[in-house]
Amino acid sequence: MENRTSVEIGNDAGRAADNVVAALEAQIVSGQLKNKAPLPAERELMEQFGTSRTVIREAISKLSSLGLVETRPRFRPIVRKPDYATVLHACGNVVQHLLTDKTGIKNLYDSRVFMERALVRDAAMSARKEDIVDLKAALENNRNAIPDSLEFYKTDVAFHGVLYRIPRNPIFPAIHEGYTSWLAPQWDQMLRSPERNEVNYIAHKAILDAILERDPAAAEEALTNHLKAAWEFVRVTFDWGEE
Amino acid sequence: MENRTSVEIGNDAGRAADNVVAALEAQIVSGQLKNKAPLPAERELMEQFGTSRTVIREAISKLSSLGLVETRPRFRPIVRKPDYATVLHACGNVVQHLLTDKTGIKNLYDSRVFMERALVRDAAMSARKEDIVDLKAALENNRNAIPDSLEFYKTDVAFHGVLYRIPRNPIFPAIHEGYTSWLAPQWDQMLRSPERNEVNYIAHKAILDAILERDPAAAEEALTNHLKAAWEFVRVTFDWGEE
DNA sequence: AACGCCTTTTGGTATGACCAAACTAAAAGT
DNA sequence: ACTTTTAGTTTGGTCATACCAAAAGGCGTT
Repeated sequence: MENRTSVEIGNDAGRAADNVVAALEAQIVSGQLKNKAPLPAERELMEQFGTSRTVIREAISKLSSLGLVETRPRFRPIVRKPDYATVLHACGNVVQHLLTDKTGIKNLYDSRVFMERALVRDAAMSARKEDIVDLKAALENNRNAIPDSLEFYKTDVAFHGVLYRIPRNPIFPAIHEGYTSWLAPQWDQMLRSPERNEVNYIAHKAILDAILERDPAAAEEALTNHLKAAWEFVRVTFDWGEE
Repeated sequence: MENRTSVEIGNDAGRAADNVVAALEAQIVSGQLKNKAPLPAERELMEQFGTSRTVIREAISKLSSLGLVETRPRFRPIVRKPDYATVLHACGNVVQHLLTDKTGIKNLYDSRVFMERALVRDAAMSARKEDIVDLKAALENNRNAIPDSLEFYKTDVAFHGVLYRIPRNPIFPAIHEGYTSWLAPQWDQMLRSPERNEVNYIAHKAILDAILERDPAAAEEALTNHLKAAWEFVRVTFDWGEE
């Protein structure tokens, strides 16, 4: 009952799982396997593809690391059509290994500063009316949350998030999610206080004011000051070495 | 009551394998398993960890998707200490699924334009003498390669690569590698010609001139024109719809 | 030292089995 | 009639074993 003739071109010792991966991949993107639906049972797949469960499991593992299915320990894999957040999430597992020392964190933080400098400049030059509305609303939420550090953290992230949405490129919000999930958790919450919140609120306000003035240079400078100050505060608090 | 909210998507379902992964992970980062060295044989690992080969193989598969080892079909996995290129490499497999339609490609291309606009601006403002030397050399290579489209492609990539190195953040060159490996292969080579090469060389020269003039706005504009024109050429050539 | 030959090692795959958790549906209780 | 219990059935996670072909290593010849 074994159809071993399914040898594709170049029967190179390539993994049989790759064929299964490719097939399921096609079924997922074509919608034949619907999003959010569970994958067929392993024993069914092994019959469907004429291979052993070993291969099926390896294929599912690959699909999982590709972000095409979502696996939980004892549950059926769930089909998931990939999006930009998926990519960043997949990166996260690897990124973690690069943040073990201060250098790694600094590099990532610097890249964020670089990114957001460009973002605020872009915002100052080409933010639409809706964007301005969103920014003002985010800033207002920011101000109201000053007494509550946890809430302020959320509004802080949200304010920056608006900046990432202004270019209307879905990649950018995903990057933002990456930064906040990789960079912040280590210290961002613990060293907040109403006083710090006030400082950050003022910084945000300065950024928004510059955007309203349509002044890219001022916006960039305000953003830079904001993030540099935040880094400096973290650096001193944790007694990291000099720059 | 255990909190099983870890909805890791790049994660595999095997919990026993996770222990092995964690252990090997630690051995890799601690240098106990040296970089570029082969992993112990599977049968040895299964004795070392007291588990079945199933679990060991699953762990290796996961390490592979984490970028901590490099696997070739019939060969011993090679230990690879993670770096920024590793992250991008891990992303690549997922990214591929987002580039199936024009929208996905456009989003990625736009993000590249956004990134490089910021890069040339940064270069114009803070390029060092060495950077200028590198840029001039890259441009010269560019010019010499105009008759040879394949060679020109390499020098083209190299020229942009210099821009990514100027901020001296190792994340940026990795991003550049991502862009070139994900974005270009689909069309970049095939629609080159000495005439196009000439055009691109001139565009590069304009960028460098603006950088030499320490004029961020001019540099940004030159870069934007360069990349927008390249996109437009691709768009028309492939008869993609309007913007 | 380079090449070809032979033995061992090792990764890829197939089977079959077992367990515990998840699922399902019938049975019991309200 | 509806919720809760419960018993039976799937199904994922793991183990053990076996076989094959390709890689690795040893060895003698050139």
